Amino acid sequence: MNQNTKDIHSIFSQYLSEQNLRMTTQRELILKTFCKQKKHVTAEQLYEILKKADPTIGHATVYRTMKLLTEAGIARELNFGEGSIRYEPDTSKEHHDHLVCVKCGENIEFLDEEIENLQKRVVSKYGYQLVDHSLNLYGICPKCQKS
Amino acid sequence: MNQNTKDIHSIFSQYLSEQNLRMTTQRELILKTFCKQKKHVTAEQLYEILKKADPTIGHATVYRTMKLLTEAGIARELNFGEGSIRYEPDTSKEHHDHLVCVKCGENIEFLDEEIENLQKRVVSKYGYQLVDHSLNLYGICPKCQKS
DNA sequence: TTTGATATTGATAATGAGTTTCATTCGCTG
DNA sequence: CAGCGAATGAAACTCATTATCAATATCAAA
Repeated sequence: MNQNTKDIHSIFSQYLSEQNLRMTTQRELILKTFCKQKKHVTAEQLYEILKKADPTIGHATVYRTMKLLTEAGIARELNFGEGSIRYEPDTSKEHHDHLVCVKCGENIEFLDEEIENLQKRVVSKYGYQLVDHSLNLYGICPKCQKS
Repeated sequence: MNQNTKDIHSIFSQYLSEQNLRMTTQRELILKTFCKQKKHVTAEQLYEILKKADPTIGHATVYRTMKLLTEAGIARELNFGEGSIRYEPDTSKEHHDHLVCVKCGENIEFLDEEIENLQKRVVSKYGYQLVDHSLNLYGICPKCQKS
């Protein structure tokens, strides 16, 4: 458990106590395991991984906890139109968008300030108050183009 | 049935015969009813509307037909992360993105050439070949801001 | 440290969107 | 109008996610 994980742990603890919720061994394990993942995982995938560490862990607990992590600002929900939600760590202060390969699923995160600003311009043009946005670009990665 | 609808009907007919599929009364009814809708509908919503005109129509037929209309380039799938797919007519030659009110669901279509171009720049920067993209902005509309 | 109020858990049932299966019916071509 | 394959509707089935609920775990207070 590195420094980063420790910080996140205390962020989660604090969030929970603010909401009069409790830190449990399951929530600790889920948080730790989620943070270790290199790729964006679905709740189901995470459940499969977690079962190896704790075969008694429940399906519903994973889903519930991912929801909590999202509320606590630790995880972020991604919807690539696959039918299930993926989660990424929300540790990066910087927001970013995604460029996804439709063949292999490879996934690049990018940030384009100009696009961000233009989005704000569109929103304010219509008198809206921006809450969130999602920009996903779907393409074929260089590797897949060859094959 | 206006001129526009008539055109679309023949586009669909042609698509079907190209695929060795058949035009049926159900498909005609679904197409006609879909084109009449002012808002983006889900397959389920369209099914409810269709039942009034033809109470015998089947659930699966609506889903199947919307898939066909999408393949034929007549409908376009929209995913606002609600858990179900909405469909919009793909008659507008111009592509556009969506600005959705998270309170009331009001939905504005917009097109920003600059954003489109910047997207292409991002994609080519990573050597990808652009297939599709989705940009949804979520906000609170002026009306909902007041209440 | 024990207690007690209540949050949490895991098993399981339920939901909701969408798909598959299959026997029956329909549309078209000969 | 016969026949073959496509299309339909009913119902069963996925798959992701959520709700229910009895049993259990947490934590603050005594």
